[in-house]
Amino acid sequence: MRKDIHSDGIPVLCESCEVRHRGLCGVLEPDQLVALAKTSTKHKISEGAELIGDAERIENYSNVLSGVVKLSKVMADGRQQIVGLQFAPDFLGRPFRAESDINVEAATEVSLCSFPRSAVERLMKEQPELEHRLLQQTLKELDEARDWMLTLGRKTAVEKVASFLLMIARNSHPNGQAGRQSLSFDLPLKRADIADFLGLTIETVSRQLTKLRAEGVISIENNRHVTIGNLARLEACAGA
Amino acid sequence: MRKDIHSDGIPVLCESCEVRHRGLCGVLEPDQLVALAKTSTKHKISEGAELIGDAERIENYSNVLSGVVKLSKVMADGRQQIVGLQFAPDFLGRPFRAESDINVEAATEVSLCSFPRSAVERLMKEQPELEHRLLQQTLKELDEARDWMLTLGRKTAVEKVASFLLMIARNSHPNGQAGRQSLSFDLPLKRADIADFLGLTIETVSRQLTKLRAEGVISIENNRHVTIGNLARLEACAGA
DNA sequence: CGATAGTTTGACACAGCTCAATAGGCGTGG
DNA sequence: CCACGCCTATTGAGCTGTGTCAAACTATCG
Repeated sequence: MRKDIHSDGIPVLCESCEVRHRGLCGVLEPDQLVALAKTSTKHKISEGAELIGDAERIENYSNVLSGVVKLSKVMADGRQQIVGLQFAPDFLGRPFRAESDINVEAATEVSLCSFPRSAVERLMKEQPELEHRLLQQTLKELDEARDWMLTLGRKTAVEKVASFLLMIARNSHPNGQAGRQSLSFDLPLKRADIADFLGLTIETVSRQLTKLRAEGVISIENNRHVTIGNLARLEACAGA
Repeated sequence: MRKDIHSDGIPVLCESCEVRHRGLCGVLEPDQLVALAKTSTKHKISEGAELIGDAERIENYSNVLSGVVKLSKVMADGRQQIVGLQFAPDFLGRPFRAESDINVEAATEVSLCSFPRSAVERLMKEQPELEHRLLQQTLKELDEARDWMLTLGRKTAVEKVASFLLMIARNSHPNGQAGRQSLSFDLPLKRADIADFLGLTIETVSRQLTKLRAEGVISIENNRHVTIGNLARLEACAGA
């Protein structure tokens, strides 16, 4: 029924796309994909670059192809809280609202595929399945946000750090936790970002990491590369 | 174009419904409304009653007609965090998922209009506008959750309490803040719930309330009835 | 009027913050 | 290749805001 999607009519731009099947585009018919591809562009964004500032107009929607994007809120006096992390193949952009009330920034080098607002909104009308997929992603983000509220409001510093490591680990190894062995991955965030994500200070994050390391639950090389020796123990530390 | 909605074909049950125009039902055609009303029931739930437990099956979707519903998460050792409050005319229930991972409980006496899952999901297929409305509500909840993440992660105890009061005030007086005068309303939550919402203890909530009272920013009668003397000052306390 | 649940207040402890100093990683330029 | 500077991370010492525990107070209701 859908095997035609693999044959003719797929735009060149999309043919090699890493996220085409998992992302929003996956629900589009070949001709719709062609229409969208005409107006879409891929680009690389370097670490630290701001994609959308607070209260700026959103002109584009994007798919994250690789890298990590952080969504954050800032108070007048500079206190900052990261309220979401987007990985491939997440969708970026707040539908049905001209202004964003959050800051969007590349946490690592990021590559994106962007479309103008109007093109996406037009497609949404003619293809309800697109809106359905969008609803699914939004519900997923809502679930994540609520999980994180529990972490922010009720967990201790160690539990927060352990929860963060687990979240990153799960994202780095999407294939179920079949691998009982030691997991390892690179942290996509620097300490300051981790602190802003967990509602802690840099120093506290650092102390909890060394504590976990001292207890042999994890090991760290080069400040960024983490190996989880015993997954179950880390989960226990996270208060799961 | 839509004035027929006020005339014939509206089910008796819905005719007097307080939230029909604002809630999800607002997008339904008369005949769809009739179909839905056949399977829907209104009920009152008393304060403290649990609507859906963690990991229970969701058999029904509901509209909140009045009262306040709290959504919460609980850790194994009993620590609890409220992750959302639902007021009329919010929709209750997690679409596209058989299990809920949060607890749903009446914070006050609540009246609901409930429909079986299947009826709503059937309607969703034939009326894309319904799914659109659902997406809007989900996006709103996501925005609220993220606002709250900033509060949980980065605000001090006074700021948290002040932010909470403002949120309740805005919900009690949906008509814009035209009223510069002193606002007053009843707190729908007891101190323990406020604490669970703010990631604080009961004692700290109480202390911050008396502090705000001592500073003349608010006044409280009967533990539940709050009057905001100076809205701008309360907003300043909230770190807005 | 007593019983119960909810709230406030107080005294003290401790987790996490602040400030400050040290150490490591890495690119640039001599 | 080393020296230097910059950025990031770690470690330490002391402080403070919030939690803990306990007691007193208040509202509500039978």
